[in-house]
Amino acid sequence: MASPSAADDDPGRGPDTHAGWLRAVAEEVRSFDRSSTAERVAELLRHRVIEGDLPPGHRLSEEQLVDVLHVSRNTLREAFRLLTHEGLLVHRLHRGVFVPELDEDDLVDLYRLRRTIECDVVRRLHGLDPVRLRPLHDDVAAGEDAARRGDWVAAGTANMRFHQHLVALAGSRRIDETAARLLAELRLAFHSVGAPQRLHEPYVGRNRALLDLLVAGETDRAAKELEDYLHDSEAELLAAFRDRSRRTP
Amino acid sequence: MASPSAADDDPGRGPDTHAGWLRAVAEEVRSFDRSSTAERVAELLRHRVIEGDLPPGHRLSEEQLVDVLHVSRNTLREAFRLLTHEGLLVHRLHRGVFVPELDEDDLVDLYRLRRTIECDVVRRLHGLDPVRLRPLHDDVAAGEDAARRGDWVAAGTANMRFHQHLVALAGSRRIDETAARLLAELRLAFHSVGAPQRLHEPYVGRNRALLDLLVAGETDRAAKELEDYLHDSEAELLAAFRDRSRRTP
DNA sequence: CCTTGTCGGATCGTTCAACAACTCTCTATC
DNA sequence: GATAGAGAGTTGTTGAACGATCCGACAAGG
Repeated sequence: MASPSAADDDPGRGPDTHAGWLRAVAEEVRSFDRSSTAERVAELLRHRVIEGDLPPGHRLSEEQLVDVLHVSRNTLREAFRLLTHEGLLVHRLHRGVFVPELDEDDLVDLYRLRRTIECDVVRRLHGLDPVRLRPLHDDVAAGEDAARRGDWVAAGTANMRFHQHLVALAGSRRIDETAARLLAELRLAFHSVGAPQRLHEPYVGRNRALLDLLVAGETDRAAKELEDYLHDSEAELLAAFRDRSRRTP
Repeated sequence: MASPSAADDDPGRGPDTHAGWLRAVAEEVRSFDRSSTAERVAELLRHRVIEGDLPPGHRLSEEQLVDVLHVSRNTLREAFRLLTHEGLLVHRLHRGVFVPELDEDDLVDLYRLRRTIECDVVRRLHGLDPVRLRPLHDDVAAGEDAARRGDWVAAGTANMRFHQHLVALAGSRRIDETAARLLAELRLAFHSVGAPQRLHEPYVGRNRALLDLLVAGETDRAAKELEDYLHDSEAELLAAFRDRSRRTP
């Protein structure tokens, strides 16, 4: 997993004789290094939100979290900013940060962008080295395994990873980041709806079918199938969402 | 002062009879509200960066900006976070924030995402109300006007607005936001290259042509044209970039 | 009874000052 | 000439403080 963050090295001055060797170490150290307190706090909260431990609408109290996490308010607020820009928290001026409550419009919007990105990525695949499908195979297998066990939360996780890896085939850092934000928000939506089996069961098999098309190099058919897939998934999610809204108005 | 002008009725449930009316007001108040100090500072810096007043690679000193802007370091840092997540600044731990220096890989990456979004938006347009093309007409006209005057910076601005409005036809908040980030970063790239005439002149006419196709409802042909358009633009930008790199190594 | 104005507690927005941690540069040393 | 280390300068983080704003409750008025 190379992270080609631009413009890091200074090939200009200095005695960079054994550069190649050091470069690798420096890279590794840096990625280890890259843990400001705020980012570690953000990582922790991100996990909580994505896993659904914090219910939608819940307010994250600064005072409370400062006590629990043993960081200063300023640092905590920086973590909040990070997550806010990932769409995992919403910030209301003078009121604090909350776990977002997505509405139907948000779901439609999320799927709109999702279709745009995922379908386009698949459509543009050609001359793909089959080795790069390896992570997708693993994810599909993980999903099937989870389904056999009846662990639909794990199936959902595998599904998310499948789609993240699918998008990664484009080899674009910015597409990956956009998709990551998107899928994280979507995960929020799944949690607010519940009913993981209903939402995930149909797509264990469809992921397999999609992957088969990719293996066969049938990118156009794969894109078409993915389009239908995502429409169906959206419809299912909206229906489940409405069911839930009816129960708890 | 509340005189409910007839128009809006919500023939549904509950006591929310003039819901639509209130909704609009709430929206307006909220957007008015949205003025924390950090965001105002961010807006100021954003303008500076986008307009190219700060050269790529320049470090924004906290101490210095605190003095100039008369805000606290914490507030300034929050503004930095905002811009960092828009891609307009990069943050290196313990070293500060810098105006990004995009390299060729970044340009390729930006255009990759750009093609994905813009072409897909156009491809999915159908049954479009011609009224919604109004902003695009204005932008094309502004571009043509700037070109006549030889003001290629203004032409570039008009071009950016054209593409932002183009993407807005999808009617998706998240697509708009993604495109905004994208175009802001691209703008950075244009500045680091210079040569605005070379980069913008050809697309004044092509924007007009593209718009004509949209007016005619020929979305497929428009998408195809846009695809070529963006490929050409990318190639031109890369070539200009290499020319410049050769001059200043 | 419902609306409107007022008050106090709680929380957020922002500032400030201080110290710790880190990077960069320059110098002394081998 | 390369290396190690000291010092200066900058960022990272903390904790406390004060004003601004939100929220719920309660009283005054129609």
